[in-house]
Amino acid sequence: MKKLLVVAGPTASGKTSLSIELAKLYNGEIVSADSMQIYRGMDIATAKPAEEEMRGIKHHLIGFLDSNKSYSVGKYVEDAKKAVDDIVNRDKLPIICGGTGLYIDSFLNGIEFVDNSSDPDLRTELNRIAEAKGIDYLLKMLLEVDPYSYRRLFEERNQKRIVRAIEFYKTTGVTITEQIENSRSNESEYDYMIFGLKAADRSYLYSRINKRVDIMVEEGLVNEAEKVLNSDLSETASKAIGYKQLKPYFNGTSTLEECIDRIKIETRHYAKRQLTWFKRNNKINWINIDELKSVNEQIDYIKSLIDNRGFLNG
RNA sequence: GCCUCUGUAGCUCAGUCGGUAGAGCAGGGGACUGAAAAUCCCCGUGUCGAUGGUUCGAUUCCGUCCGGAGGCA
Repeated sequence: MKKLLVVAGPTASGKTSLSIELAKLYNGEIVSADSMQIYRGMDIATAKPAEEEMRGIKHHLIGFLDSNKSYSVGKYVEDAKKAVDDIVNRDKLPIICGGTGLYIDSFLNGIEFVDNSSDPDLRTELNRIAEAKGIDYLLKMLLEVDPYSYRRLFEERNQKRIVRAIEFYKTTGVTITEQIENSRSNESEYDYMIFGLKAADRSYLYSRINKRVDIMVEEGLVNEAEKVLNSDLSETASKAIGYKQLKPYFNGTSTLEECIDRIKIETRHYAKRQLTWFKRNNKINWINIDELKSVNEQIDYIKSLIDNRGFLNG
């Protein structure tokens, strides 16, 4: 089985520098698992590592796609698999590093995304139906084709998920619930150790986030935002935090400071969602960043875990 | 110094014709299988500025004091 390391955790927890040090220590290369760092030109807001920060470590799946292109988990699993195979073939250690939990889990669990299970036109149509006739109508449609998913989804009334369930059934003839069950039984084709960064005290992480946003502004976030917002953005890319929140400033409807606060708030919300996602993963070896503050301390700790398990022996 | 307004949840503010109070934001918890930095669900007790008085009962009415804003001097 192919061996690899994984570094996960919320935004601003220090994944980037940790993964680079790990790569130096174990002759590794980094495969990013970040749904926004994939885009070219979106550098400051996505906290992409700068060239000099990479210390000569090769990074994969960063800045390789134009921001007018859409992307998805399915593509990520494919791309990550290629990158990992390439690294392994060159006798180096792949290190997956990122904060997009869905990407990481889908890749590690080898979830097979059925070909042609995605139909953007149908999706648009279903969304239109939801706007016109209400979400209850959409739920009724789901009930007819997939009662089990209906039961799972009717209470939270999440339009996106309901649309996806209908879309999945109509394009594949299989219900999304069956797809989930089938893919859960997949064995991972990788032997991996996963490390998660988190702060025992949430406010510590939040202060790091606030500070980092201020640094982004100093580095020219506003200029970058102006450029990005004026370009043709795919729906996927337009979701990035750090640009859309500055629109009121460019329109003159609110101050720069207010917009920056908004970026901080939404980044905090995002970090909380990431933590919720990773918390349920009982394979994660957690590292408290308010206890092990320096990368060196973190590396020492990780090294001891790896050695104790003899993970990289042989 | 006088007059007016104001003091309610971490913040901005509703409200109680007297029966101890509720929204938004922040914050917390959760979900998540081809949009995931997305999308969605759940969670609101706080000396109602302090202190006296009236009252069966005051955050609500009255007095005094303290803090804030404005006006007149």
